[in-house]
Amino acid sequence: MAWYARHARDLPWRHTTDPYRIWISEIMLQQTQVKTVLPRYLAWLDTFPTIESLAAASADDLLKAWEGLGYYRRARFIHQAAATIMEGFEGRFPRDFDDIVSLPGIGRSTAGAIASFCYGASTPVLDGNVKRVLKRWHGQPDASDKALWLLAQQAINISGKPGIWNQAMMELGASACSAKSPDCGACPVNAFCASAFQVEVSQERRKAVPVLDVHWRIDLHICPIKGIWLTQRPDAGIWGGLWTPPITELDAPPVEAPSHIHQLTHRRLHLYAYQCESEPVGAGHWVPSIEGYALPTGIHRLLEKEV
DNA sequence: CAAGCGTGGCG
DNA sequence: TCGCCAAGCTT
Repeated sequence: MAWYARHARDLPWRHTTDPYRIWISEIMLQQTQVKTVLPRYLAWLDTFPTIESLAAASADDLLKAWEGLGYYRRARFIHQAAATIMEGFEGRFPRDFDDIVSLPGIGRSTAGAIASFCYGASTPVLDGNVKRVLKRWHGQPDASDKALWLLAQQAINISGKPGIWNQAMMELGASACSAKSPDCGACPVNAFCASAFQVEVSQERRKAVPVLDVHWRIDLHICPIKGIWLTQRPDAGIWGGLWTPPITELDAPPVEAPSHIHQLTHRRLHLYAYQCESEPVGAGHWVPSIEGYALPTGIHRLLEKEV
């Protein structure tokens, strides 16, 4: 914790204990790098300064503010949680861990962060950083999540300052105890660490995600008068809730080359743009401009090429 | 418990 | 160019 006091990065969400602001930062930071979140965080708070403003907005408004951040279900969970807070908690973010963790999109680790940062509760955080630090520190590269939660809880219990401890562990994992190039010489706990200065500090070897190729036809109905025809993706699945031109999954890759290839964690999307002359059919509507609609990055890139 | 879910950066 | 990785959660 003394090391953290000297080495903590100056991040906007470290200047507040307002649970709303901590909540938004924690959701944005799920599986997302600090660098990516930084330019988006204050902009979000500018657009939605309060929980009440979230509840008053539409899910589409939130998705637009989330555009480009990925894992779009997070934005819809925030919207649902805001409604729950307004209806079930009189508009005030809950203090009790069990209430916090019951909110959509908030799991045990995120709830632990909020409860400890905002209320000083003795609740551990167990994100990717903390897991890596604990595994190396205790020399247990194959420790189960259950074991790691126990270690994290024990440390919190004796830390005396749960919020600071959690922040310090995350900061350690993000700096000296980074995944790729740990710097044991710069680590404040190397004297106690089972892995310190080992020839090869344990590297987490996570299971490679198989990337499947999929082929999507993208029907571009573009009219100088009416604009472009957009449809909303179903809530479940890739780009859930976002707006796109009509998409049809192709059984086999067409002969021609894709207009654009967009890479996701588990899929490689081959996008084939078709300029359509016919009237669009099915659900959707003409919009004069895509401005104001939340479109996935892959569609933005495709449109930049094709329009 | 494993699968599904985005995007950008980096080596 | 490509694989890996980053403040996880829900089902």
